[in-house]
This record gives sequence, structure tokens and C-alpha cells, in this order.
Amino acid sequence: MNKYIDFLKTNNIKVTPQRIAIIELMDQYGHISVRDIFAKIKANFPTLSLATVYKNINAMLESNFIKELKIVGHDSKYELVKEDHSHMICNECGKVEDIDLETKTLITDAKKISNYSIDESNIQLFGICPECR
Amino acid sequence: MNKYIDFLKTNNIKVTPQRIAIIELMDQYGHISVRDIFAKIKANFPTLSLATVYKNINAMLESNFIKELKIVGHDSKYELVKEDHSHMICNECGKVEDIDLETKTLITDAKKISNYSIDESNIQLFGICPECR
DNA sequence: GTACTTGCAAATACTTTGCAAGTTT
DNA sequence: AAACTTGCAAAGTATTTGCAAGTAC
Repeated sequence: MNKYIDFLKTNNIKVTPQRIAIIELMDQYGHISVRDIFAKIKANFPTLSLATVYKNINAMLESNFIKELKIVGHDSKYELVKEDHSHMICNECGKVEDIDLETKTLITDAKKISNYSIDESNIQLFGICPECR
Repeated sequence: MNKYIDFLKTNNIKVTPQRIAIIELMDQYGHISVRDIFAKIKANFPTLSLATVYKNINAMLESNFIKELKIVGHDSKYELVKEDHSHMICNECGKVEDIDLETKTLITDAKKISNYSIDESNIQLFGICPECR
């Protein structure tokens, strides 16, 4: 947790209890929606406002501390920024999991074919997780 | 265009001028947002309602005639369903382009690592297109 | 003490729904 | 003629903004 607090300080984002609660949830769940953040924090922290959640998410997105994940059929989810990784999504239970895949070849091919420079990739694979099968 | 009209008929979706206009735009632009569909059609067809655009998009999504593309930092875009492909997105001009990439290895790896079955993939690569560099 | 953040209420934006009139088949 | 679609207005949901009071540093 301390590394997160240090990050906030370094980026001149003041450390408030609301922010710590949001970051803890992202750390715990990996990927979480605004609706779920609000519901979970509100339970122990009844004065929390939805506007505060949105403002904080937007602030943390701007400083590149968290990342938005848009997934067809789901609300947007947010995750703490970490090394690049891909996502597996279970069509049965809705779970989203990180997975480390070797993407070098894919990206090299894409550069060759498209003549784009490439900064970032978003790779999502949909299927059924082992627990749901 | 006729293949699209046939598809609608086969799926018991009535062929209206509004629907034809939406499909023509998707065919022409490849990927287009609700906002842009509405603006472009409204120009020649002033009575068109936004609700009609939404209803039609939802009907076409349900019959799997079109697909939604969620892209971070962009409005959702819609495309006609065709063979699987990936997307290149230019961070400068915002353009979205199809690209055919070999994804077999990636998907095989993912199955092995995660033990998921995999039905579908969403691969987006962000960078700068040749025209913007 | 200054500057930023919070919570509330209001505003804006986005999407869906109900229904009467019109269209497609 | 039956069934579906359209456009409008209203409702519902999601997100942002303004501002006074409170908190972090």
C-alpha cells in the first residue's frame, strides 16, 4: 500500500481516506467498476459521494496511476497501472483476469503490415474459465 | 448492399430507409459512432430520431449483424460483422482501421496458460498511423 | 494559511421506453 | 390486415460541474 501512497504524494495528489479506499479496492479486486467501488466503500463510509468517486478516478487516470478497461457487455473497469498484460474474460461468470502473453510477434507483424508505430496494446480474450466449465 | 438487405430479410428485420442508411454508413466508414450516424443521416433525412438509431443498433446487435467496438478515449463504434480481425487505432487522428493478424499462437498460448476455452478475441493496437507521422 | 478535496445539488449527457401514427410485408 | 418501425416526449441512468464547508500539507 505504501508504494501507492508514495505515488500519490509524488504526483501531488493529496492522500485522503476516500482515495486510499478506492486504491485498496483496485488492489484487492484487480479490476473494478465505479458502481462497485461506490457500493463497497459506501458500506463502511456512508457519507461518500458518487461525484467523489468519479473525480478521483478521473484524477488518477490523468496522472496515469490507473487505467480504464472497456469491455463489451460490461461496465468500464479500472485497474492500477502495472507491467503490460492481457485480459481473459469469462462469458459465464463475468470474471476478468490478467494474463501474461508474449505479444512481440503480433506487434512486430502489425508494424510491418500497417506501417503504424505502436505504443500500446489492448488484448482481450473471451471464453469460459476453468471454474465455469 | 444487397447482401445486407438479404440478411435483414432472413432475420425478419424489416427493411426501412433508416436502416439502409445506417448500414450504408457502416459499410462506407467501417466503424462509426451513434453520434456520427445520427449527424450524417440527419443531414439528408431531417425527421430521423436518435431513438430510432439506438433501437436499430440494438436490433442489429442482437441478430449479430453488427458488433460494438469499445475503445478507450473514444465513443463506442459499430461495424458490420465480418471475418475476425484486429484493430489499429491512431492516437493522433483517431482513425480506426482493420488489420488481419495471425492470432493462432497467441490464442493457443492463452489457452495453455489460463485453461480457459476461448471463443472470441478483441485485439486493439494503439499508435500513430503513417499519414500522421 | 493555501490549495486541494469533499459532499451535496443541479446540470449535462447518454440511452431506453411508451405510445400513437405510419410503413413494411 | 397483422406485425413491426418510426418519431416524439418522457423517463431512466451515467457522468460532470459549481460551490460552500472541510481537510491535507
